[in-house]
Amino acid sequence: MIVLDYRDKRPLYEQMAEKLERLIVNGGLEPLTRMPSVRSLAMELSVNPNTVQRAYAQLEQDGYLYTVSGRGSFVTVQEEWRESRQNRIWQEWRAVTGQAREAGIPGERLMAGIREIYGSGSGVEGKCGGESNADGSAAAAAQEGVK
Amino acid sequence: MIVLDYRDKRPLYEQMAEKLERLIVNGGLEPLTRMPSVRSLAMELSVNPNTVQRAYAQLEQDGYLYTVSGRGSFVTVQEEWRESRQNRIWQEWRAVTGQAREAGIPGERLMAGIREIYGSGSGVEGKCGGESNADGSAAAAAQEGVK
DNA sequence: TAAGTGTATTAAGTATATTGATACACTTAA
DNA sequence: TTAAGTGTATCAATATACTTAATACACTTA
Repeated sequence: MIVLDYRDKRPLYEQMAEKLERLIVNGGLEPLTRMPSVRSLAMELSVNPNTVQRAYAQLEQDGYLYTVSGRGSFVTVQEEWRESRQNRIWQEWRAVTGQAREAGIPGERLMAGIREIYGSGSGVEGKCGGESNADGSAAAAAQEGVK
Repeated sequence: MIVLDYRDKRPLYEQMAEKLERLIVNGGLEPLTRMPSVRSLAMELSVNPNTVQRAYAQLEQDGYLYTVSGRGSFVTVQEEWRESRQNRIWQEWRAVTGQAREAGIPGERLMAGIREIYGSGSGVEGKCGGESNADGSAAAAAQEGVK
């Protein structure tokens, strides 16, 4: 299902959570399917069940999974985790925008920033789904002074 | 000059940096004045000079101080640290906005968010200086769903 | 009941961060 | 030149937090 990289500096559970999240977001795991049990996946990857458990807990926290005690963990339907994900980002965006205001960055500057970022390339128009990439790698594209 | 709080969980250097930053931003320390030497401030607060040094390094990194080896550390003029601060926040804002796009949050939603955040209360209009408060406490005001 | 599931608690081990001790390098004034 | 001030670099000790594992518990279903 996934494979761990022991050269990676990050903790195992974080690595697992990220790879599984990517699987789900990219459609590699159908909604409503049952995830492997914590024990079986732990066995397969030669780690402690708690480590898998922690990765699952993280995914559940982020809305990608839901759990029924004694039955298993299941993949959430897209509408759920999509909204959950949007909410997380929305909260942070509001916080940072508040800081921008306090720092004296003009609102017009931010407006222009939005037009620029949303204008370029494969924007998600309307309410159609489809992620360009799973992680937030577009963040690396931010390299311009506020002037 | 400042007083440390030993109940605070954060490390001493971080606490010092924050308090000094607040002093500078609020005008408690005139631009171009010399900061206390690392040794004297360390003596005054009963900490190791390295701890003060680290706080100063942080403030220098953020543009609030500049240092001349052998002479001392000095408070930067407002235009400098103001721009530096805006740049830091601007970079992060762009990153988060990029994530918002990838998550499928419509640009119009962000536009509305800006109008809302900038519209309320004591916004910094034009290019006149003046910070409403030193830390990013307005971030706590963000408590609304994206829906 | 038995074998599967997730969960909670606790402890061991490890990594990281923080602070302190000390020595070095630069600037200025006596 | 020297002495006393300044910031800086390096290294070690310690404390803290994190990660992982061991183990026992609780729930569901065949």
